[in-house]
Amino acid sequence: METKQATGIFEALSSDVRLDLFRILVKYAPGGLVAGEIAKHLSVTKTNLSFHLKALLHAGLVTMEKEGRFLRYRANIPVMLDTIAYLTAECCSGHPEECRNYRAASAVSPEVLPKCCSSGE
Amino acid sequence: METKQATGIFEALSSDVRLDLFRILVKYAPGGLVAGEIAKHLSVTKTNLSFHLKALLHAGLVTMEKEGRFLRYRANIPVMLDTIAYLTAECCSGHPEECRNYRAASAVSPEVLPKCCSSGE
DNA sequence: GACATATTTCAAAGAGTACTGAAATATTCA
DNA sequence: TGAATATTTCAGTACTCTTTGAAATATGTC
Repeated sequence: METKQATGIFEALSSDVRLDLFRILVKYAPGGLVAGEIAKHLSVTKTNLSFHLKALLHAGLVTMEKEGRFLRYRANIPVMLDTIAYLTAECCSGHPEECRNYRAASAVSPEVLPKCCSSGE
Repeated sequence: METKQATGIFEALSSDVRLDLFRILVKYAPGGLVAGEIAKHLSVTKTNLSFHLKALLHAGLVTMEKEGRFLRYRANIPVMLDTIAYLTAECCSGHPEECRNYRAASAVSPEVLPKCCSSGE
């Protein structure tokens, strides 16, 4: 992954509307939701929803598919995973034991966390 | 983690300068680097570096510690991990097999990716 | 074909972000 | 104390993002 793509993705996730939006689509992966269904989960105008969906689409974080007169949106999970890998690349380079400690200390279940030390673990 | 904190973090990572900066500090975790050492890795003015470090600090992504006349900066790895967990929460809710497929299809080694389905894996 | 529905595009105002050089602050060393 | 070094703060300009209502586009239904 290139820096340009990664910054575009993080910028897309820097709006509360878009972050909520994306997390809903992550939850409803892989089936996705049509725009109207998404609107029911959020309180934004249709104009604004459309604006933010377009931004996520442009960043590559979601995909769109025509479905009759509806438009179905899906979270692009592979892109999400690649971005996480990019962010955590070479974490604690040369200090794998520190990485283990960090993961163990996290408030979140270690199962959902990346093995951020790419070195032989 | 709350939405407000997460959007602040993603916004901090949405600048190419700050993303490069943070990834360098991730690599040099847990020891960190002083500002001058960081400057050697990047080509930005000292003013601009200071500006972006402050933004990362404000977002909670890095910590700062005085060290004589130097200032040492460190990546806040636990916050990074919590943010990843927040982003991937409830991924493919109810479809764990899809999550496995996504991880397997990623261009990146599965070892560095989160187990994004929190459900019993 | 005419109408209802789903969703997007347009235009405009207000708010926030990025970059730079010069000056300020803080610490060390002689 | 005075000079040198490390880093930040300040002020100004240019640029980008967010939000909204009204109008446009596309599809399905009678």
